[in-house]
Amino acid sequence: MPEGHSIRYFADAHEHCFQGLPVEASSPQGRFTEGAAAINGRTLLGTTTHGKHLFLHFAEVDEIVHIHLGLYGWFKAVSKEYRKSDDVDLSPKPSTRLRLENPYYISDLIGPTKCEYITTEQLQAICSRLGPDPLHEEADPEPFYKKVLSSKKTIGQLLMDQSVIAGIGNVYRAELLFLTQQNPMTPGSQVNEQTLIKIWNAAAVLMQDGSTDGMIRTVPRYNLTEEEKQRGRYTQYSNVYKRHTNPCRVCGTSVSIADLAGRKLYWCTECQK
DNA sequence: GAACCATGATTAC
DNA sequence: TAATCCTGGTTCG
Repeated sequence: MPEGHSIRYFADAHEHCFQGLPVEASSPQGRFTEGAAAINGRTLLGTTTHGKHLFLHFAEVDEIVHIHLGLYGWFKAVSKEYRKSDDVDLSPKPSTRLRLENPYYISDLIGPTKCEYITTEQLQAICSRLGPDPLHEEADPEPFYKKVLSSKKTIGQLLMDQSVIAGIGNVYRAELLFLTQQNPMTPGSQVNEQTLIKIWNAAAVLMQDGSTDGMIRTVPRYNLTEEEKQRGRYTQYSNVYKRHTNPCRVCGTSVSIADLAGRKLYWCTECQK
């Protein structure tokens, strides 16, 4: 269930856990055996990300591990030190595509759409197909503005198009459009440029926060209901995503839901005219 | 235990 | 637009 923020979060976690030490790599599931063998015993130099794509770079080899989590891919990481006392079974699940391990940590990759060993040329090819990533501090949003303003597709569709802007998924789409009071059904060419700038800037801030927390947070605390304020701080809240039929947090109108190009779209018809 | 669903994306028709 | 891939949690009977 990952959007761009999760990818950056996992990238950071892998640098924290594995950078600088040789890693033991295996593919318990048997579907990434060759790639795992190629990096086994190598040292993680670092990670890079673009949108929802994660790249692991290892010493002494030119090839790169490319991971895309898809709809339900995920990493499960554990600290062996932390687990030592509680007799936890650390053996991998049969569905583990890639296990990385050193004396201190284990990371298991489960259910990714892609986990492959690629050349730098292939990496370039992947990135060149993607739009700018709001999580890259040096990113130039201009291509994003241009593509939206020259398209007759709806802004709701365009935000999900990775070649237009990279890293946005169904949750951030809904939340960004709500926070900028933008109607999802407006054609790109008719969106106000100031609104586009707001969308980009909000994406940069929210996804940065999300990559730190490991979860999407888009609702200011004062907009939570009293009941929600009582819940733990690690509960996820949204303004409109999956809140259809609930009252809008701002105006009280019932949040709408619709199907847009095969994905569920949530929005407030009053706040997003 | 089956059926369904999900923060994704590609491929084929 | 539909079928397909990947997994696991929840819901249904």
